[in-house]
Amino acid sequence: MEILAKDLKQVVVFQHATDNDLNLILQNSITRSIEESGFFFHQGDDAKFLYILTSGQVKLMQSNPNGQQVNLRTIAAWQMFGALGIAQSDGATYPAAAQTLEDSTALAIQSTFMRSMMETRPYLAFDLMNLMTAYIQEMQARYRELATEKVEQRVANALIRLAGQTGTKVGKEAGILLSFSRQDVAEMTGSTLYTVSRLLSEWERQGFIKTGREKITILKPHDLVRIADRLEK
Amino acid sequence: MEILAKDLKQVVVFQHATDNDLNLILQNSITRSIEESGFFFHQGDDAKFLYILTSGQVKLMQSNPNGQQVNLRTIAAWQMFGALGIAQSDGATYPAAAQTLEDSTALAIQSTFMRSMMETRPYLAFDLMNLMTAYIQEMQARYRELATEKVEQRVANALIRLAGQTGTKVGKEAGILLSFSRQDVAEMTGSTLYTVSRLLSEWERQGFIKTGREKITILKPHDLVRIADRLEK
DNA sequence: TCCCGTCTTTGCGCTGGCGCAAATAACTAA
DNA sequence: TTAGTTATTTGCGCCAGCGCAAAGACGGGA
Repeated sequence: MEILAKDLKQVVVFQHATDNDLNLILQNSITRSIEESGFFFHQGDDAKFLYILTSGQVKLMQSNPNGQQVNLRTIAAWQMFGALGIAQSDGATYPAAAQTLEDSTALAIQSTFMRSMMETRPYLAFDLMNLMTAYIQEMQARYRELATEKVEQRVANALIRLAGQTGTKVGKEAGILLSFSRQDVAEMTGSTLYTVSRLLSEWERQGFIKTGREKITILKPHDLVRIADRLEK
Repeated sequence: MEILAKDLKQVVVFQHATDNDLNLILQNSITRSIEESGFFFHQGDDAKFLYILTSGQVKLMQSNPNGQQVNLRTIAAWQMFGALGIAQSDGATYPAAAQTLEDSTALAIQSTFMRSMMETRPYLAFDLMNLMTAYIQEMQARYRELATEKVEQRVANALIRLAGQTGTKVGKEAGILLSFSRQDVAEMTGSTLYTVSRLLSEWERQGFIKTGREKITILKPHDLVRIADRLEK
């Protein structure tokens, strides 16, 4: 599928870019398709490219030396990822890995090219800074959540966040469908497969979600919000 | 105390700025002194200024609705803080509060002025992006730490990090002195006052730190690293 | 010097959440 | 349809870390 300048307009970082800019970017980029469970890049690779996801879904994750991993973020179509290497002129490496959750395609843009574009186009630099700022704020909020809240609240929050970012409406049942395994949710919330399973089962018993294999359907978002916001005890 | 352009040279974000730039910045800023335990700004305030700490020590912290708080970062002299509002042209608010740990003075620079400087000086924008990138990476690493590591390892890591950022060498004892209460350390590691106290007492018994009221002296950094890196069990 | 507020230590009991193990359940390919 | 693979559920035991309470230790101010 050919990607056009007008498609790139929906990328937040490119919202102020001119058509000319976007065409230049397209000329200096290639598309890469990765099948489900493959990697666009691994943690520690040289950050030679930044990516715009054009289809599919990707998770950014970080592993510790033991191999335990945490999910930092999931990327939906037309979001940028792998951009942290731009500011450095040399030798930056990706601080996280990007693994596909389904067959995915992305536009790969040379980091050095993007950097040179931003040198003469301040609005591009500001838009990228805005993205970084938003990301910092999200990480701070999640850090606080992990430090101060119980697993139950963290899982409820994660589902709410996912519903906003990647959920799809299910027509007849008026629910929001999420495609994540118990393990995925555990990695997002700093918990375990078992605890997440027990929580989801309990919530299904209470009737405000429906669960399936690698599927969670939110039936009553309001009840989740109530759990997420519940004060201690 | 008069602040000169050459003083600002040690600010990482200003490392490529010209003397002329630095003087312009000085002309568009004021100094603010805040006594111990006071605030440069609170979470949610309009982000009208960004700050360069010139003396003292400041912590950035975030509170949840219950009032529990987490320490995101401590700021030492000549570090920039409160800069997240720059990229947005309007209505940004500080996502965290900045409270002094001792009597402190900072240079307050108008966010809008700094933004206009960066529009014509790409190197400034890149240096700020570098700072944001470093901060994102630190937050990601700490998030992973919180999600996957035990309290013991997180506290050891926090002490190591603090030693690098704010520690002062103690001559005769060849130790690194940190000035933080048990509560401070607990808020940095997502733990509690009690657990931190028990850990520090144990480590003192083993002889690789020395503790006092709001003081921790690291005698054998290597032993802390060993604890921080220890694999499970 | 003494007082008072703040910080720290430590005993004690409790429990949220972990993680093994084993049984299902749900998909996939042939 | 069947076999093989992967995801999920749930019983069970366990323990790291929480948090109260009470007793010290420290340090600044008058």
